Amino acid sequence: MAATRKPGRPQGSARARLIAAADELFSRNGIAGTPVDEAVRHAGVATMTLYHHFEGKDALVAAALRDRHERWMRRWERHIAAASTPADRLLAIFDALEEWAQEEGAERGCAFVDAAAELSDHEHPAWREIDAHKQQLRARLVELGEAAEQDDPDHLADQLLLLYEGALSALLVGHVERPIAQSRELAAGLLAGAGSARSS
Amino acid sequence: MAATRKPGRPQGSARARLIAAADELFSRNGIAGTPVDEAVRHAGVATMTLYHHFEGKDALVAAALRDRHERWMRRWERHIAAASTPADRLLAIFDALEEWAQEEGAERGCAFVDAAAELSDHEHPAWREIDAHKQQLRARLVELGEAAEQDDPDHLADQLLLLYEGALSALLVGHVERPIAQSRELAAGLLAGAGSARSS
DNA sequence: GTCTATACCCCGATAGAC
DNA sequence: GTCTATCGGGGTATAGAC
Repeated sequence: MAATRKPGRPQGSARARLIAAADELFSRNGIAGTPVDEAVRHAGVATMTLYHHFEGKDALVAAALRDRHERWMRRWERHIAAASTPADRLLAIFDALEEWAQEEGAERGCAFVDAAAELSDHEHPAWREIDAHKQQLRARLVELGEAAEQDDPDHLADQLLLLYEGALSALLVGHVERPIAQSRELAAGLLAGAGSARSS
Repeated sequence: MAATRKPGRPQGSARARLIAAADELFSRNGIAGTPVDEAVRHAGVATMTLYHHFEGKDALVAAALRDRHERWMRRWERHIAAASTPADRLLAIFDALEEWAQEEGAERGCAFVDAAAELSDHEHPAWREIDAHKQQLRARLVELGEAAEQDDPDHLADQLLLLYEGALSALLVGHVERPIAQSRELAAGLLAGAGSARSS
């Protein structure tokens, strides 16, 4: 009886292809700039399949961001694991960024910032993913700061995030050369003079 | 014969009102998220007036960004002039940013980055303004660095830009508290240990 | 130069058969 | 679950009168 199933097509494959297509097109051409039909065609499914798996375009946008978040965290963790010192583990976020830029190209900056820029309505389901993403970046940086026995891990996480976001914005607008390397350099400087940058 | 002119309405007033309305609405609700009709209504003119003064929506977007650029530069120059030391003049960009955030609210981050995020097509006339804006920011920072007799004004300008962009991105996504103050603090640290951050 | 009305196109979402 | 055809809404731009 089970012989009639098509084993070469795992269940959820249409959904996964939709997410992959959406993630690529939304991040390359923008959300408003990408009609759902294009994502549907790119995924090789029918329009109705989209509405079977998602409530609508908004939900697809959110799902694509969530998927991107998970891929990014895996990549980052890989670089954290590959680093040999606590300080290098804190800087691993820039190594992950550099690798990502090499592989996928970074001229569109951060997909989460792009989505935030485009979706002024915070009720949009994508904002849940944007907030979650940035929150988790910060939380992981705080953990790494604590493991590295930094004076003020929260403050350090903020500083690293500012440099991280700065590099991504610079990639988008393209007015700074090698922004990732420069941000990493600045971050390394912070760790070298750890705790001394407090103003008062 | 000139008595029939309406002196209370300077020529270009309709155009100026359109630009002001467009600038506010585009930066608040996004470009794709703002129908031209809304800008037209907000400006209190007729739809056709828009197409008399601009080629279309794209040109209006570019004009609004250019206007915003000019207002920003005036604000920044005011803060540069008010600073008393060369180092403070380099940091004045953060003071201008702080003042701007207080006055206008900064939850939408940088209008130029938002536009860049939304307009993936670099042929869009707005990209001319985006490039010009970021280029002029950098050029002015280099000038200030030279006046402050910094070792490597170009490198310093890049670093300040990264911190500036980082603060603006953080304002948009809201995961860092007081991002402007924190970026300023980091920048001040750079100036204190001037030239020493070079890696090799 | 400015107004009203409208043409035209594109997009998100659905109906209904298979 | 998937397909084709289509509906309804909204957005840019224009026609033509004043």
